[in-house]
Amino acid sequence: MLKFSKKERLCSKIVIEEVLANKKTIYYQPFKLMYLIHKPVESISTDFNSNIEQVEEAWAKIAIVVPKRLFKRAVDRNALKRIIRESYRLNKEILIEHLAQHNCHISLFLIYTDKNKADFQFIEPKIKVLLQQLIKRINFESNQNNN
RNA sequence: AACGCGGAUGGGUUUGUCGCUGUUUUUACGAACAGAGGAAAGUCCGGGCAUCGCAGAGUACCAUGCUUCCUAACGGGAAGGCAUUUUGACGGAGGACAAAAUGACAGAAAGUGCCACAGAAAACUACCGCCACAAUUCGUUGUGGUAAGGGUGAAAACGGGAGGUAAGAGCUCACGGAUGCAGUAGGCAACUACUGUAUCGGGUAAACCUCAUGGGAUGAAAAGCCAAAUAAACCGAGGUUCGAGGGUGACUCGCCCAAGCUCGGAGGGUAGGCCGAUAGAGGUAAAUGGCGACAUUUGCCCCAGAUAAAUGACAAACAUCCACUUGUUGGAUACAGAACCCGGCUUAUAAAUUCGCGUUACAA
Repeated sequence: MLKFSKKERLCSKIVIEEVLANKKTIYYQPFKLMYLIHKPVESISTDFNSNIEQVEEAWAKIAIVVPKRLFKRAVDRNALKRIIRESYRLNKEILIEHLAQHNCHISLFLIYTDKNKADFQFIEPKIKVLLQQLIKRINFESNQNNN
């Protein structure tokens, strides 16, 4: 599944504020990744409507940000966002499989922090590494919760 | 021909794999079709649309400023007038003609202010000079007159000539120039030409100001609809007292109004969703009218609609240009991304094409 539909985007202002307030962050080269792991769904709630919503919910939701402060022109920002989104789309499968194993949802807030422009050949390997680091963190935190 | 400067046109094409947004279709998987710009930008003007207010008057504030026309409207555009500059051709020169570019292009004769440096003085001006008178130690000194001459400056009291005078001065005269007013002729008008008459007042209004004309505020995060949560905050009618306070988004005058109470109504509204919101002052072709901006008629076309915000990524081929080590070579392909919608303005823009100007070289 290499799709990337709207369900996988982080749109809600409230959730974004929660992610920013959570302050769990991974720094890696040109990126700053903030994330919030939602607790795994254990019991099926009695409310039928909310249950359906949770089933349809995507495992990972992401918001990609390129600050206006670093890139003044809208064309540059759009181009970078597209490249980053494409890299994420092609490599997110590992992450989603992992999340499905652990039965938890995650919200991601990815910020590009470099002043220089970059192309696909530069971005893609960085995203791969970043996702591997994220998976390690998820393992660590879920173990802590179990203990 | 090359280079430079300034304008106009222009804004690469195709295939494959994996995706994104919308519409249509399908039970579903999926499929088909469409998917950034000339500036989408700056947010500088003008509208549409919507809400609030609507009781007005005056002042203030802001904008505009040759004329006529175009337009939904404009501070935009078209045509014209005038001024300045440049170029060309005519001429001994004055001059006047043509073309192009530029112009916040109403008023400086209502008032106030300002005019660097230099200069005596930047607007009730006398430094040198010239002239008269007085004094004199005969070197000059003082008082007054004088804008013809010198010097300064971007600019020095209309120009140079004659008369005149103590010396001079539009003081007078002829010629010429400028400005106001009146008339005649042409033009819709700005204005132009001529005649008469009065005057000779330096510049600056992108200094205050004066005059004329126009201007309600807000802005899609507006407004409307549905509606978990939450709260009793809401609306309509009646009605008493007070005139404190509030509203009429600057001020003054003027005008209007509350709460408690009674009766009636069942809504209000956050997250979220829908709508606004994409068929329009729309494109395009032809004909007709007009110098033109543009208008009218007819035919054809439907051409993004996202919302933490789609329109992409990768691979390859071609096209155009540049470089050299000339080949299965290496580079380059601008400015820039819709956010309610239109009309403008301004700014950015590679290659290529094209127009104008300048420089250089060659030929005749």
